[in-house]
Amino acid sequence: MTSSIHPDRRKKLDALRELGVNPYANRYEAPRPIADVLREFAKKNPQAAPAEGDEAAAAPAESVRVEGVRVAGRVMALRDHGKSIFLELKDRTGRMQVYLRKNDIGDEAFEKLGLVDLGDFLGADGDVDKTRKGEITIFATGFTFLSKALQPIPEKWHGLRDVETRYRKRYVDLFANDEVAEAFRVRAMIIRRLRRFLDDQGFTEVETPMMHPIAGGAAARPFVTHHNTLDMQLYLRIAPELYLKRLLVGGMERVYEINRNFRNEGISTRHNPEYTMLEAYCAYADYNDLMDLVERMIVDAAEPMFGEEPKIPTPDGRTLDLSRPWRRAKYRDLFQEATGVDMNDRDAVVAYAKSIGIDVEGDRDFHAIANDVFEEKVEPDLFEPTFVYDYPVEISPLSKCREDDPSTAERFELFIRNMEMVNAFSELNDPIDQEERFRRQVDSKDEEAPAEVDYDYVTALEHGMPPAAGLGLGVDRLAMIFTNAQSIRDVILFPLLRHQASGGEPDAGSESDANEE
RNA sequence: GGGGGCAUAGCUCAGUCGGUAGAGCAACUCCCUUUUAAGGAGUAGGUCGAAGGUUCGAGCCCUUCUGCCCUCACCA
Repeated sequence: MTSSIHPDRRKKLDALRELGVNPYANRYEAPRPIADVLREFAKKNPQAAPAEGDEAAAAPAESVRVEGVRVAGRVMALRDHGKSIFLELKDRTGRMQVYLRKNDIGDEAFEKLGLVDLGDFLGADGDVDKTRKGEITIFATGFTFLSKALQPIPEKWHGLRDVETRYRKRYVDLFANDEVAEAFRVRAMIIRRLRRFLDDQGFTEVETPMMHPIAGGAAARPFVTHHNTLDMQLYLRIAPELYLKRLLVGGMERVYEINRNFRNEGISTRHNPEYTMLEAYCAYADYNDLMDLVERMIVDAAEPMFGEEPKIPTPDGRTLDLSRPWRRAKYRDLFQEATGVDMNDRDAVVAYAKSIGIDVEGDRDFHAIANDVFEEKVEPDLFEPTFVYDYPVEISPLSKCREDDPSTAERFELFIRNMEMVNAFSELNDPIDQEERFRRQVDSKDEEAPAEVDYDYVTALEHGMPPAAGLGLGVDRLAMIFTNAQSIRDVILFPLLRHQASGGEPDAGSESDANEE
């Protein structure tokens, strides 16, 4: 499927040039947002507004015109009536009908109008009024070619459905399917609200390195890259954690960062190799404080769309209730509740795990087995927002233990719609303990463990880090919740797909096998 | 990586029992000065994802490959 320019469109392009029209205008003075224009007209004609579909009541003769309006946008529909044409313009704020009559715009302009295709960008000037059928319309006195489209637009009724094409040609998806653009506006709104909330709490937004000499702060396989001048191997970060905590040492007591993490792992409806994480750290707070903060922050983000007691539809037709307060349950209690087994009764847990088909053979770590059971039996029920807290320390290598119980980490995870949304804990600030844990990680030779100990980070802790709690929130997943998305790809503009050699560009013909492993 | 599914015109989709390719929209020509999934008359458009195989004959059956979707595994 090579991209070929439609010959008819190409001909029209040349025809425009011959008529002295620049098909790709350099500048277009101050078009108004369509939504503004529609709003102004509605304001001036309040009684006409509810007359939907009622031709008699519309009383078009009575309406008050909005005069001298200019709009611009992409032509999404075109109805040719011989000596007059209706077309629909779409801009970022909405769609609006434009009516162009030969009598109004003149013979010469009307001839040029015949060279308009669906998908072109056009500007139009005129007065706004209602048509006989009651549609608010610009009765154009003139129009301007702004940009010629050489590719056809998708089918007007069904839009662009093919999932692969939607992701590969997101630019088409965005203008063809209104709800797509809307989802990304929602995403932007969420991020704006998160920022505002944290700013109001006295947090400072920072930017820390995306390229790390040591891939630390989480357990994940990193992407590897190389800096030529320094001749240095670097990793795209898997988490900003260790840098943000360095800032706590430096006295920045409340910091956050919203930015990309990169993890060289599987792709799924909930995973993209690069994804957006909010990490926030707060000195003199513990994990309980962060539960409060997270709850308020997410409900605050939901407020503009869903109000203060948010009820959000989900893809499977249920309703998610985000009204505060959210359920808080101990890991151990949820385990017991779902399985009838005490998590600390090792034999019983292993027997139970075996009974539900979990691998318990060989030298598998007990806590890994127990966590498999948890994921299998508890997580599928974590639909309503739930803070799961007090995790076993063995599966929480970065958190501080409870003072009264060294086997339990001061850590929680927030689940919403069965997705892990937040991971948070009271941060370890004991440099000696930290160094030991790093050593053990490195010695484990685990593929997801860093290759070397981050001594600079240990040294930072030796300078003294205040007690603090930190959280990581998956921003894409939160956007999924708010936009009722089934896949993370629906909230990421350009999700990672396999590269396709074909397409518009002639390939350089590189059968490249020259990549090093 | 394992399992399941999908791939037909620019777009959205049909395609019967294996008998040689269809519709709507878009496009093109013409008519139409208040339509709105405008309408009317006509025209053109296909290496059925790719490569092999079975068969007298393959969009359809088989094999391999490519891409995407779902799912499992790991992660947030």
